[in-house]
Amino acid sequence: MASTFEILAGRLARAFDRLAPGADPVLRPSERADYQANGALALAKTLGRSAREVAAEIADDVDLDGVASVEVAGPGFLNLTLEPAFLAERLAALLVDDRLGLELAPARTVVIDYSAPNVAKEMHVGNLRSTVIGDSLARLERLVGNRVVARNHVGDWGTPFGMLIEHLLDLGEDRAIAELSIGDLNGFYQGARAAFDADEGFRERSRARVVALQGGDDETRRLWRILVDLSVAYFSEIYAKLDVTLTREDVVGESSYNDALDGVVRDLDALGLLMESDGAQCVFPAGFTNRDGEPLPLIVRKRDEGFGYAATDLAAVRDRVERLGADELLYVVGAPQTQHLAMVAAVARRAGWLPDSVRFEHVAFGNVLGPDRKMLKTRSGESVKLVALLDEAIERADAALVERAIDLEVDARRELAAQVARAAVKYADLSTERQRDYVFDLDRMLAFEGDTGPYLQYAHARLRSILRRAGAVDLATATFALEESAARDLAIGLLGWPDAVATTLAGAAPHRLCAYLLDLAQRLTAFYDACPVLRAEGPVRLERLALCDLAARTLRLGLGGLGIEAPERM
RNA sequence: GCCCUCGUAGCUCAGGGGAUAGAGCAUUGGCCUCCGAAGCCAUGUGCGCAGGUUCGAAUCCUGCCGGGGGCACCA
Repeated sequence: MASTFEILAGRLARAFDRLAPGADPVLRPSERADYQANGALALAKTLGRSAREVAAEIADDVDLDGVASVEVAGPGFLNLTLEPAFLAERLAALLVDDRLGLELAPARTVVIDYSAPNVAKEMHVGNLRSTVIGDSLARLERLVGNRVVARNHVGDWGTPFGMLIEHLLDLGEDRAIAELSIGDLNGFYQGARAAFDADEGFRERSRARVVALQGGDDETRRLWRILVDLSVAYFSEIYAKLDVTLTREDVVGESSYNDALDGVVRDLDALGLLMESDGAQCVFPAGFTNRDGEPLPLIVRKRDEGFGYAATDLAAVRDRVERLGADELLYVVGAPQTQHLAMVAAVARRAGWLPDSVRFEHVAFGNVLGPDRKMLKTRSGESVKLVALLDEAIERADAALVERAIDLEVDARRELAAQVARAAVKYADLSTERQRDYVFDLDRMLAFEGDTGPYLQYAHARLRSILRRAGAVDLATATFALEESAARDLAIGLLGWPDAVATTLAGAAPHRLCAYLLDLAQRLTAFYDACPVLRAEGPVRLERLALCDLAARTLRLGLGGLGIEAPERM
């Protein structure tokens, strides 16, 4: 089913085409009507005619019978108002559509690189955004029918592992395992770091251990595997706590590409792209310069013959395109990596590993700030543990539920508190334009009013409550007269769902979906403020119940796309 | 020094070249014998500055100012 927007755009495009082939109708949602088309103004200029005249001609010519009425307004806008019969028909179709008008796209393979915590390091707020944004995009891509391959590119390789393995040995395997198993990754890492900083002998052993690790020494690899496995198990606990869809199968860490790194260097060399510079093997993609204005290298092999992370990233691109058959590569990675990823993409394109037909997008995001507007840290200056943050959110949500005297058993209340806390934290992260920094403020995000996750959950739960009270009703027989403006406004909002998803995915911008859902919730509360549902009778009652049902399902599906649960009651 | 990014109401933020720039919070004032008031309605001297492109600029371009980030072997 084409969306309402698409239907209008299609009809208008044909009329514009007849006047000037290829002219854009510039269709937009409107404050003054349901939609407005602004294309006549631009067209008038190129045709050398008055805009109102052009608009009038299009209004006259366009075939919108049974869809919308059109009128010329202002200097040459076309205001479109959907016909009641059309609205009624669309809503009736949505009633029997689980996807609420969302079309299944021809399936594309979308590889989404997100979360990517470091082995033997605590997950902190810095990992939060990548995880939450990436998971939302993954859910939305699945929702529109794409094949999603999630890649959790964990940091499981590199020089720190010499130090970490030596520390594991110093502690004794059993004790190290015990420490890591209870999730004290920070303690373990800091212990290793302290030994490394204080003890020259330890440093020597660490360096030797890195060599052994890279050389494939069996015992060293076994010890390394312990660190990786325990960390991944811990990450899984956090993902469960966050209700994130990442699984162990999605963990494809840096080390996974080790065997492909030689090939990356060899093939770049064979393509004539590789240059030696200061002893390092580099590619110099066009358009990148350093602070002296000289060409900037992407270092694939370091002077010490170790591989740089550029080599790993290039190997990953090849794997994702060639083996996984990716049509899109999304990297949900912080903004500081912008230049690096741009260089990786440029080199991959040059090398022919990344065809123009494959979309490569850096889904960059800003920092999480503390109340002082600086990077969020604990009082002692350390990064904040994600788990501590979540636990506090859960406690506060639970306290709020207790205060509201929710009639629930303790276990059910605790589970609800967790759902509300997740909604609060995720929504706060997703609802601002992702490139911006945002201030982490539990009080604001947990407020059950205004622009928050819990408020949207509440809007849904309230609808469910009404529908429960209504009992068994055959909604499919509902008809939509939409006599009250509040009901009509809600209907228009419901029809915007497919477009909200489309614009969200086009920009990898979950905040657009957040804005849509908040707008819908506001239409909703205005609606049942003006239109009593259960006290109405006959067809009007049925119509209103059907609108409630559609709104509830849209909220549930939309929140689901954000990775937020929609409890039945709260 | 170069590059990227952000700068919108008291605060937190939307704004896909179009009409009178919008929400939420906060403020003030109205609404509950009525489906969940976690709500509704009302309430405002705001686009960092200066140019430019355009019929039309918060949006595109240039230059400044301010915050953040990046600019060769840590990943």
